[in-house]
Amino acid sequence: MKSKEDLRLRKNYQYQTVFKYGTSMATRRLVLYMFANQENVTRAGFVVSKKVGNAVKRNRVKRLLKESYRRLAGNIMNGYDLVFVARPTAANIQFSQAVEEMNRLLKKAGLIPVSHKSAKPAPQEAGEKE
RNA sequence: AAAGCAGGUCGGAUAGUCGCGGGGUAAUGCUUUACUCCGAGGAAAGUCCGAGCUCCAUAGGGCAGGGUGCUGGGUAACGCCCAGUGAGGGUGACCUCAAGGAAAGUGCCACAGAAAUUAUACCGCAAACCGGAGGUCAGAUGUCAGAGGUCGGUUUACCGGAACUAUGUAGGAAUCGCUGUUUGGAUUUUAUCGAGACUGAUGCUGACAUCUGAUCUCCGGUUUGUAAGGGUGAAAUGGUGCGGUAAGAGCGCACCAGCGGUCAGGUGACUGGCCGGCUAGGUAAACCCCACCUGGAGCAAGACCAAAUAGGGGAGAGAUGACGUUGCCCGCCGAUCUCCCGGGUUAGGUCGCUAGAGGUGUUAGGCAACUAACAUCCCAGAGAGAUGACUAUCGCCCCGGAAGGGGAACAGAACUCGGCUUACAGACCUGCUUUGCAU
Repeated sequence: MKSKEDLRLRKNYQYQTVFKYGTSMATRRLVLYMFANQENVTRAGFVVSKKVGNAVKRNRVKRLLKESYRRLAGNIMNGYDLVFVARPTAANIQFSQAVEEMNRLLKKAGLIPVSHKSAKPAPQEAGEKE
């Protein structure tokens, strides 16, 4: 579907727009850039710089971020372009840590409603605990 | 069994759930859905070589530049691989080598060292001469002391003498002291005397002084010979031994190394034998010489399509236009319009893009690298860039008594191959070596 394609930022100009005009906030391992895209969908992109490590480590961090985003995507409000940037401290992050940290970051940004939070992440948290 | 050498293989497994990229089939219909299949490595890495492929350039040849450098083979090609040769290392299995030419020329050889290439002589060694000092030996003379011989006195003792104690003295000693002539002749004495070839005892010891000579040592100097030896140095003008020499030296000889020639073996690098002359420093990852190879850029190469935009060329049409003309036709110019062509740009798309100098197996050839034939298999193809997450069980390692807990390297395809290099927890297999133990 078109909606699936639109979930990802694909082009360099899209990233440049978010970086240039968007607002940012950060946690210890992640940085989030967000930009209201005037559309009805929310798209995400992921950036892992060379400071994080070699190609293997960067690949792993990016995949973990993508998987985390996939878990959380249903709760996120529409209408934003998001760019998650991994900081060098994220080099050896675990998957459960990635999910938790991204969740905190999105709540901090106000993209996840507080009411929804208790409803949907519940199974994921249960899974993490197990 | 331990230590080691060489080569090779692997790089957790299985199941389930959710998710991602691609191919195929079907449906829907031009974008999705369903099913199914596939989906990182031995180095995918570094991008160091060599190729394919693409575009550009290019008649041929040469120069310059770059690369390679023992031999033979393999290969599409290579700076790679295999088999050898040589040199070096290791007890050994085995390992390492940028391994053409220094007798074409030029350059360099720091420091140290006497000296680093037209070397030459600092020390040393040796010869000759000169000067000085010292030792030893011998001789001569003198003095002194002792000892001894001899002679005399003499009972041994003892006393005394002598140019005594040596270029043969004392002593002994064959033998000789004659012949002729004259004076008349003979004998004896002189003679415990003289000469005497020859022989020959003791012939000594110590001290001192002077002189002479020889020799040795040391010091200094001059001249000459020498390259054996010499704190050095990466490297010292072949090495070792014997002879030789004043001392030495390929000065001579033997062996070794090196050089040249020749013969034999080998495709060849090279090896072995014989002969010869008798010495030639190192450095070519310094220039250089020789032999061979060599156009450039790279998949963001490059090809095609689409849309938009600025605008070039060509063709046609062409006003109530300008010029020629009094005017018209006509000629020429020409705003504008239509079509065509080539080119450029890009948050577009498609191709290039994965069936290949491919993998596996068998057979044949080859010591091997590798090659050939046959059979069989299809094994990633993205584009902010898929190959992931979670759970369970088993296997491995560590901690722990157990329960249990923790850990698992180096590392991610980007046009494709052949190599090289570098990184890598651990596990396994094969062959071999050395040492120890047992039989």
